[in-house]
Amino acid sequence: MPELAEVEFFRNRWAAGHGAKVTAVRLHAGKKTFRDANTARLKRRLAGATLLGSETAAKQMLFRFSGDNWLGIHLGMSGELRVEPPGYVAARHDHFILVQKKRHLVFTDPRMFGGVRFATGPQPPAWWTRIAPAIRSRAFTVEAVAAFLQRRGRAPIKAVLLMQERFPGIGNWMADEVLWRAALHPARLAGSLDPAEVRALHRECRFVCRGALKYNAGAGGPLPPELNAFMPDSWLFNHRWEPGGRCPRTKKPLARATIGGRTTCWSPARQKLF
DNA sequence: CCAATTGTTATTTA
DNA sequence: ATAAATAACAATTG
Repeated sequence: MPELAEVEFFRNRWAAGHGAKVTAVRLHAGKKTFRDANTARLKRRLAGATLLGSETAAKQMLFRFSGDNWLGIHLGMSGELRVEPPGYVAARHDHFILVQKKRHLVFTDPRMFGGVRFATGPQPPAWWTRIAPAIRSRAFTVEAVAAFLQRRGRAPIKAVLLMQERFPGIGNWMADEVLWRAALHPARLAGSLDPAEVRALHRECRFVCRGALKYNAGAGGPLPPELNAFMPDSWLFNHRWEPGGRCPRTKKPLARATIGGRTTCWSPARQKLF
């Protein structure tokens, strides 16, 4: 599920445990979830540590603990964070639990494309600090976008928008939303955009990130209802999964096809190839 | 049995 | 050698 806003939504759930000590860590080492973590060390160092705070960047989360301990979580395709009451017993697909006196912090992930990382030290680890500058930051400039599109000039713009090294946090639905707003056909080659189109793309990236966070947008499906209840019908988001869905602006039917290796939804009346 | 799924990475192809 | 396209990962649902 998780793109930018959903990651922030799930991080905020675990914020219930800020300021509280971890009394035990429950996990099954050897699961794919821990392919990038030293679980023995993680358990030893986090048991007894206090969860001090957390933040998100792109699709990743960082949890800071006392004693210079850092926990990273990526939700992959199907990951979620939950808070459960004391005494909770792990269910199927619950891979990682931080036990606190008043609550259990649970990471669940059926497909296990997500994962856990662990690091120690006075500063956040490199896998965190080298995440690309946020789309809403000042470092995300038109010039940087233009240069990146040139470098990836032979790839469809839809595929390029999914590249985290320049568009951190953008996922499948957000990429489609950006292209729809910028009136760009998803199969256009990245290098073919003129300067006005690049400016539109840059502007809509920022707009969609801001809106996604404001509305707490999720990808639909069996998700917490509070996640996507407030998306306005003026967004493509509310129409892209409906059979027979129509473009909110042209009222014409939407199209769907695999572009850049992913299911893509666009409005042919609004987004033209030539 | 078929196809689909919000992400990323390894492998293959051009 | 570089970059783009594809396969793979795992589990579930329709």
